[in-house]
Amino acid sequence: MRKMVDALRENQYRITPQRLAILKVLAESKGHPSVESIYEQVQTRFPTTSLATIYKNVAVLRDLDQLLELGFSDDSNRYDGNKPYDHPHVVCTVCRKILDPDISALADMTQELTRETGFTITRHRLDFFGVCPECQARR
Amino acid sequence: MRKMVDALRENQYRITPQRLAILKVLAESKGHPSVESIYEQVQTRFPTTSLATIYKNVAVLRDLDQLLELGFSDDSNRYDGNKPYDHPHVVCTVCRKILDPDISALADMTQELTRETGFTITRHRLDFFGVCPECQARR
DNA sequence: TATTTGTTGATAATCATTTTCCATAAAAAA
DNA sequence: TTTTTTATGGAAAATGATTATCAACAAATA
Ligand SMILES: [Mn+2]
Ligand SMILES: [Mn+2]
Ligand SMILES: [Zn+2]
Ligand SMILES: [Zn+2]
Repeated sequence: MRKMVDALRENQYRITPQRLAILKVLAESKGHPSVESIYEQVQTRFPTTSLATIYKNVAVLRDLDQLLELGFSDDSNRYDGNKPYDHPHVVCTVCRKILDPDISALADMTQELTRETGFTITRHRLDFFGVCPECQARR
Repeated sequence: MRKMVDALRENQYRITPQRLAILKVLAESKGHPSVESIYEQVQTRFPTTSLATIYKNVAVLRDLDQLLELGFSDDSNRYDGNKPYDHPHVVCTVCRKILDPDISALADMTQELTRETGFTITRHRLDFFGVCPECQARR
């Protein structure tokens, strides 16, 4: 949150109430919100907020490396403002919530890949799909 | 290849020259072709082939679990006819070629996830991005 | 061979998300 | 405060890969 504000300041972006509200949603959110979800939450405090404003600000933060963007081919983008760097995710296929699991032995994997394929690996996208405990209980 | 033909037969799909040509491209391709790429290759033997035909057949094979579909939010789908089940991929960000690396310790990861998050994991999508040896050499 | 029914090819339609536009509002600098 | 510059809001437009449509065609079956 503080980091994000600093990044905006350092790059001559103005600090507006809408921006702060968006940052707050991103910082406090645990389920990797979509633009639409951020929009709805910001609207409770700023009813005239525009969707376009959310899109524009999310793009700014993404370009400043303050936000990890998770694109899906069959769904809208999701955002992580707490860990703005590549990391694995667990996606519930029922409620669409997304969590950050702790996974050991990840750096190993990249090394193994480099050794085996000769690729220089710079990024990754690791998604596991399944059903979360809450959705399992609802059966 | 044989497997794919059998699957089509078993499900009362007709064996047409176009289908065989598409299967051949899929079976022989190593870089995970897009629909467009399959289209271009099939066209060298059947110049009147339609893009729609490729789309339709790829959908059929995907529904018969003969084809793994890799959707990208910022690019067209890619297909793997050799390993029609979830597995990791290495993507070259320069030439867009996609390879199948051999990775040990993968089942472990899913187990660790299940234990840690309580999710029942059914699918995964593991993409590593970097530059392939060929593209590195071209610098 | 005749009949049936699935397939092809060409094109138009779709689809929802994301971008763009621009007049108005509001930060920041002077 | 005044000026300058950037951001917002509301709406419209773009995006472009994928899907739907349908007449013409060709496998399969007997
Ligand atoms: Mn995350
Ligand atoms: Mn593969
Ligand atoms: Zn759930
Ligand atoms: Zn390459």
